[in-house]
Amino acid sequence: MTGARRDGDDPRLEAILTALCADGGRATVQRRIVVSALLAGPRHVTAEELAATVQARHPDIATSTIYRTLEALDRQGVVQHAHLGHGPAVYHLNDTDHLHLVCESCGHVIEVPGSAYEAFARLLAEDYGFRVAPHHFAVQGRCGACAAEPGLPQRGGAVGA
Amino acid sequence: MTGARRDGDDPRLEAILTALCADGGRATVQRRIVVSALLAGPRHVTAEELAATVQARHPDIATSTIYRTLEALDRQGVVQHAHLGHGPAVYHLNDTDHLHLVCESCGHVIEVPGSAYEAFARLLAEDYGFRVAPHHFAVQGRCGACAAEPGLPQRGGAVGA
DNA sequence: TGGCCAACTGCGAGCTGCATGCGTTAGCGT
DNA sequence: ACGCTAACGCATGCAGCTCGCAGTTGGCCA
Repeated sequence: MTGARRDGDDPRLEAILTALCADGGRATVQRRIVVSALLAGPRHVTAEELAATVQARHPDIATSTIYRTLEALDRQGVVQHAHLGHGPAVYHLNDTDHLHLVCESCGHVIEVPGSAYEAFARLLAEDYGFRVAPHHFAVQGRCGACAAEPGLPQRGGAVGA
Repeated sequence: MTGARRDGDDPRLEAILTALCADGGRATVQRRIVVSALLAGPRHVTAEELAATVQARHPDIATSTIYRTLEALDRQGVVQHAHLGHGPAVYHLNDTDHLHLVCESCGHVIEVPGSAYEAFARLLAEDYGFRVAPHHFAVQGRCGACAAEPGLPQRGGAVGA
């Protein structure tokens, strides 16, 4: 897997480290490792998953360092985190404008391009003066597969349709 | 103010207790007190706030009872809970179809009628087969007052895209 | 090239928010 | 009134972070 690759392969790594340094921050070896794992891993990871990935090869990196690095990355706008339902927060790179559809039933996360909610965001801005923050915009519901199952019925004032 | 009122004032109380009993549940004095506090209190409360309200007058009611009562109410569809951002979950009566706009800056929660996102929900259903669950539908962003402040700028894509 | 200083790290304790097991209490149908 | 059992109170436990502290280290400036 990534074992044979050097960390410096991904050009995004240097860009991110530069962004971290831009505000008086420092590019430490630990941060380099954490960011590399973030770039190499799946699209959405929890802090715990990232910690497990990092610590598998670098057991000397503390979990709190992972959290603090993610916090720093979040502050710089490099990554975003969202609280999808009940579990821990998930982090992902802030490279595309999209929102998350989270299936309550199977936990699957569908990414939807930002254009999908453009009209909705505009409506909220015009009628309520509310500016939607796309990061953090997680919509709960049921994906197509789970909605088809006869499991649990839809509750509450289901949105027309 | 509520001190002089009897708990039985609100007709909704009996309806909710009946709903609780409908499924083999029981209408205990504790549940009566918890539901009364829920009806008398503000629109959105955390479990902790509700526990504080209840225990102010009934210190012998355990916190776990509050949680279990809220869970039972949630199961019956009487209340809904949503995770608005980082804090604890908030509970509210399931009486109107609405979604929550949560201001990241000041924490204010704006309620928006369900009709506002009907078109958006339909789009998600048609294009992605995703059925939005209105409860849990919390949109993060900045309210009009906070958006006007020169605080933090809106962030966008940062990584090399 | 060396020194300085603050940012950062690791460790670990602690905190919040909630879940759960257990023995006891008390609704509620009969 | 009786008995079944849901619900209660208490205590404890767990996940997911957060924070304080002492030691380390990166990056800047002379």
